[in-house]
Amino acid sequence: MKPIAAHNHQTAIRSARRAMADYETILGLTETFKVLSDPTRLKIVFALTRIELCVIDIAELLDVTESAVSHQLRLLKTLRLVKQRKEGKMVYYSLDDEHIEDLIRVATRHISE
Amino acid sequence: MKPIAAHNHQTAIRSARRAMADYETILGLTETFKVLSDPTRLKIVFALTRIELCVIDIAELLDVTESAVSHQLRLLKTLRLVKQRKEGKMVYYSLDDEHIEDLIRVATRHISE
DNA sequence: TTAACGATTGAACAACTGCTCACTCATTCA
DNA sequence: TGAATGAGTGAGCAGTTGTTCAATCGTTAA
Repeated sequence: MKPIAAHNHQTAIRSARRAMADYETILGLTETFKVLSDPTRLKIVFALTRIELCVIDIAELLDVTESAVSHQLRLLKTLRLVKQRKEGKMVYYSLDDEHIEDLIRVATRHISE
Repeated sequence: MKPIAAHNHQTAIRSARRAMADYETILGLTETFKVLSDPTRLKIVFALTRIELCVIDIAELLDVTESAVSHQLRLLKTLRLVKQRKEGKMVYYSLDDEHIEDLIRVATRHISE
């Protein structure tokens, strides 16, 4: 969508205001983007793209402590990006939402233009 | 893509490692997500969706100082999300990349599921 | 029951972020 | 030229974030 020039402040402001989302939507979107804006969390998401993993697997894969992984997984779970499945004392994590992979795809297109 | 269960650590780790992007790509993606993870910046992007605006317009629209807007615009420009067009002493900003609107669309789908 | 192991949690700390404030730069117009 | 206006900048500060560390919880196996 090609932006048009605004030679009148009020016209511009009104037009832009119509395009704005409500504040709650803005906050929801920023939360979604924020959760993907940390290398550790994004790596976790990548790792879970094809296979479900337990905390120790992820920690070994990313070379960070289990504690750090656990903290980040809680965040990812709260934001409903991952879901968990308990099996004995192991907890297996996997992606909860196929939209996330779409997001990564589109963002990849952006950075590789 | 449905994740498969991994009952063997090494198999799981190898499979996940193949899915991982290289670190440079990871960093590029997190930077893109990070720039969209602040309400002020996301509002600016929304405002520029339909019309190009100058700094004062954006500041009035979002009810923040021109300085704050200018700081954020610089970031958005560095990350190539917006571009500028100078006309006299005014500087008009507009979106630089149609992928950004796609990103917002996909993220909106995620939060409204 | 006890020991071991996977996972989780809370506090604390260092690093980062976004805003404000004061100032400067660039351009226009009287 | 000088004043006014739009825009950009750097330092400093308060709030936030991600990690570490130590401790705890839950489950399994000896």
